[in-house]
Amino acid sequence: MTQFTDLGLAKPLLKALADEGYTQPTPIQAQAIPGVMAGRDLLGIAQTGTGKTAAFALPILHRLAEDRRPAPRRSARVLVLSPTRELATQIGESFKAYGRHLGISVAVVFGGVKYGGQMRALAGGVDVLVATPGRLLDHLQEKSMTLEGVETFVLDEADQMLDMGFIVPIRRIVKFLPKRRQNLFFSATMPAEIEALTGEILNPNPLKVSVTPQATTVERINQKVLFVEQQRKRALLAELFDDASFKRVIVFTRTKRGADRVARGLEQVGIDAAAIHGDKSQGQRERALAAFKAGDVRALVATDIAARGIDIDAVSHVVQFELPNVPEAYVHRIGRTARAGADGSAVAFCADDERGLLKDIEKVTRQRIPSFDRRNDRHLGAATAAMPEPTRAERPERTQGGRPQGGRAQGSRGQGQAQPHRGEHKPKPNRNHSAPKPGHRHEGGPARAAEGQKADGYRGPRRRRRRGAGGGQGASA
DNA sequence: AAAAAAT
Repeated sequence: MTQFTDLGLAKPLLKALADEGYTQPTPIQAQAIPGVMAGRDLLGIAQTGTGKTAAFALPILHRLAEDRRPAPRRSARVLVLSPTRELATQIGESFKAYGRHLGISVAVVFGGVKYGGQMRALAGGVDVLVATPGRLLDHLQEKSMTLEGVETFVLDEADQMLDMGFIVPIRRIVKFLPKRRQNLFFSATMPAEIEALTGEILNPNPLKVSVTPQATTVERINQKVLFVEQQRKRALLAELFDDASFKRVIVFTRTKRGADRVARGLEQVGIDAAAIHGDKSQGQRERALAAFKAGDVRALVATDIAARGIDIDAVSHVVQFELPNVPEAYVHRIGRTARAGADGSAVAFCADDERGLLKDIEKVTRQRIPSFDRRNDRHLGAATAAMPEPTRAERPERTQGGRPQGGRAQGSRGQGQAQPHRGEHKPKPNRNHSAPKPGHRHEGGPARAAEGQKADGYRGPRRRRRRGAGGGQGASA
């Protein structure tokens, strides 16, 4: 087996690796390090969890160590672009850890924080700059930073950048880079747009490295699916936490509001939890992550902001409170556990209307996930059973077929109750009951009011309606 | 359809 000591890395790097207890490179590291050290471009098809960050950080640091020169003012010798602030922070920390005996300088630049500190950090130049695209472009356009003198450019998680609409900003950033440079390009998948981008960014004939972590990481994760009614998910989640092995748990929700709600729900039953999502301030995001890492809270409730890349030690369980709309996200989410050789478990909740998503996930991952039916558990959500019959005024409008959606006993949603469930699942059309029908006269009256009074205590829409316009990606829809 | 990222 290849050892780090066989790769010809500079002594101070080997020392830092030994400090951390690393002796053997992962496959992507063994394949990528020699070529990148020699100055070649790299196209890496790899997800996080493969040791990707070290695969580029180590050879880059080696090159910096071999060729000492002052970093250009207001600029950097190495630029790394990352899709999220958390991942950028983490990459910066890796460079600092591996480069600790080299005396190299690292700066991280992203939005949500003041400009002054970032400008001061860059004033005299840094060796390594890690940035998210938006704020970096801002600095470039304001000329408070330049990219002249960048020797190596790293684009991490390119496919996630695409999903987040960063392709245009990236093209703009690349225009600020010197023509002659080394490029390292990483993506978990290769959709056509990303393929095209590789052609624009990379020099001809790059070293290609492809590693699929599924076989190695995902295999060690103990996965299961629990079928449960949507309105009893919170009770089931609380029950899971009765098990002391649920020490350090990431709970994924589909929406930002959902993350807040689930975190509050856990707090209500005495389980310390913190929520993290893109609507939280940068300070809140950092505090939540720090509290979770320190073990001050057992649960980190997160949107897919934390699905990729985030590397937290000893996450015992990943719970998917809702299944993701994009099947690939399932794999990213569960990959937050069982890291660095540890064990880990992944539990996914699946409500009746999520069966289709589960099918997609099983197709994409080419696996059958063991499932358990936790619907109609008597001890769960007792309050729900005690729900009063809806009063006359709250009764839903009679629908065409004359069936006023039966099965009132369990919760008021009426989703999928129409058919008695048998052992196996038949795909059912599951039409959208609440869609307003043309020709209905009443202005969102009784039926809607009833919708607002949910078993979980959710009272009506508390979302402030924001005016759509503004910035963002609205135009495309 | 939602989330992330620049304000």
